[in-house]
Amino acid sequence: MSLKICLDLYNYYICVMETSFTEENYIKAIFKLEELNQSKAVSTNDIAIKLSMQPASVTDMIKRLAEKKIVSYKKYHGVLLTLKGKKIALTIIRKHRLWEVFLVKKLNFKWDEVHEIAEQLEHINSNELVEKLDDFLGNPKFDPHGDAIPDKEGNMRVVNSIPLSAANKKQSYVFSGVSNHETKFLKYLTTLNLSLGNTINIDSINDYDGSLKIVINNSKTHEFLSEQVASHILVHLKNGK
Amino acid sequence: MSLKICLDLYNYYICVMETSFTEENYIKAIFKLEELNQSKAVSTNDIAIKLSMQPASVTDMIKRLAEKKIVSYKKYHGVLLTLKGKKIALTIIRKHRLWEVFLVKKLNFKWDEVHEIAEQLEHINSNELVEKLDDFLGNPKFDPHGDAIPDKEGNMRVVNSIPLSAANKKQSYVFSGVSNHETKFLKYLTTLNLSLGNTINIDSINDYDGSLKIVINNSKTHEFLSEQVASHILVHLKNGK
DNA sequence: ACAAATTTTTAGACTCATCTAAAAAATTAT
DNA sequence: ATAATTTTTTAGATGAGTCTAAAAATTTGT
Repeated sequence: MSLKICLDLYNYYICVMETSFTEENYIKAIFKLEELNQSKAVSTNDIAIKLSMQPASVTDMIKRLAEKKIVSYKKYHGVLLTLKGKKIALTIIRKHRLWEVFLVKKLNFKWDEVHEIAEQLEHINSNELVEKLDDFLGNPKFDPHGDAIPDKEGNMRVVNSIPLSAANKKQSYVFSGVSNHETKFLKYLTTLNLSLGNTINIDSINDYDGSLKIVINNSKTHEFLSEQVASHILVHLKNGK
Repeated sequence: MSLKICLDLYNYYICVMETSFTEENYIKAIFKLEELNQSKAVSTNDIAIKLSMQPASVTDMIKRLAEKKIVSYKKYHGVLLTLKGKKIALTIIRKHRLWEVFLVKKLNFKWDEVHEIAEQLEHINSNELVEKLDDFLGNPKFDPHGDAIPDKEGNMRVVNSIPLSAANKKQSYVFSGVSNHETKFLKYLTTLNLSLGNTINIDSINDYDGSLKIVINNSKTHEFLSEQVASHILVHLKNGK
């Protein structure tokens, strides 16, 4: 539904460029896969898996997106978003994360309940709406899961976080994000009484299985975390982000 | 996108009934045309005009909606929403109007700027979202144009308003709604400094063209309204709704 | 380096929502 | 009451987005 108007001054020709709900989902998927891939071309198969679709369908859509100059595509060699494609992706991510803030901060949703609703809201097309929502929320820089919110220009804060599983005993850390957004995982963290911004100290590391004993907010109680869980908890050093 | 789960207890059979964005627009259109028609069957043509579509396309969609028991349809004799159809219509209208309140009250949009955005937001599918939004807004009973907001069950306040063009000189009125939602019209009322809830007294009525001279909020100044404008301004008696 | 396995694309088909043109039914006007 | 007009439906076509099955290209393993 997103509408872009591009003026071709040479032809005095106005091309109204729209991206559908469906296209936007492909763009987002490609953006995320590029991130994982360190900007190497993304395969049709990976997109298909991410979107629970058949590879053949992906090939079709990729052709349409290439036509619209949203991705660059060489047969059998995967796709990369163009600059235009990246900008579209970032506006969708901006909207998604702003809506998540709205749902949690204003409507009192839990951090594990907002993803599906934000998946719908991210496709609402109105620049004024996004900017007014941003102001209403106080121009937040991070969403309820600690993910950075791109600004109007698509700039995002880079946070130097590491997984808690790679942290060491001597330091104090701040819980700043998660690398797993599944409801089950988020709910589990909630039962541990662990929320974004909490201080985490590692009491001990089990050499055998990598599990951790941690102290949250310097309390007197300990929590035990499996390595698997710790690997999805992102932290940064307490002093100096 | 709206999802309804209906349990057929006889068959132990779960049918998941979804209404698409497109279907929802038809349902809304039919609902509004039924209102205008005093619940007489709505013609395919009228729907086509309302939705800027060809009558043939409407016939097709009507058949699909009849299949889903959302409308009752007899060839060549128009359609009526079933109870199920009416319920869907009312939830869409509820969402539309709640979002309009949000946009005006929380995001500071003008009353003439919200319609298009609400047309998109009304299709977001999440009951929890609607109920939390409703609470966040303080369970408003009217939207920014004075239209009643249906409650969860689809009940709406009935307001006994009359067009200002049918009012008389002896009474004090309260401006309670509009019967024209066009941006141009709403902006015009704004330039007159006329907002919902204002007191209106009729100073004089021009017998020839039906135009009015009115006083807003007992101020010392007068405003002139054509009959055409007055006919779209809805009012009720000041004492007793 | 080449055969086997895997990935990607092509080809052809399907559904949804739309269209145009023509046929059928209902309404209206004489 | 029937002819003319209007409305509605049918029939056939189109485009977006998906599918399956088969063909083509690439990658992997020896």
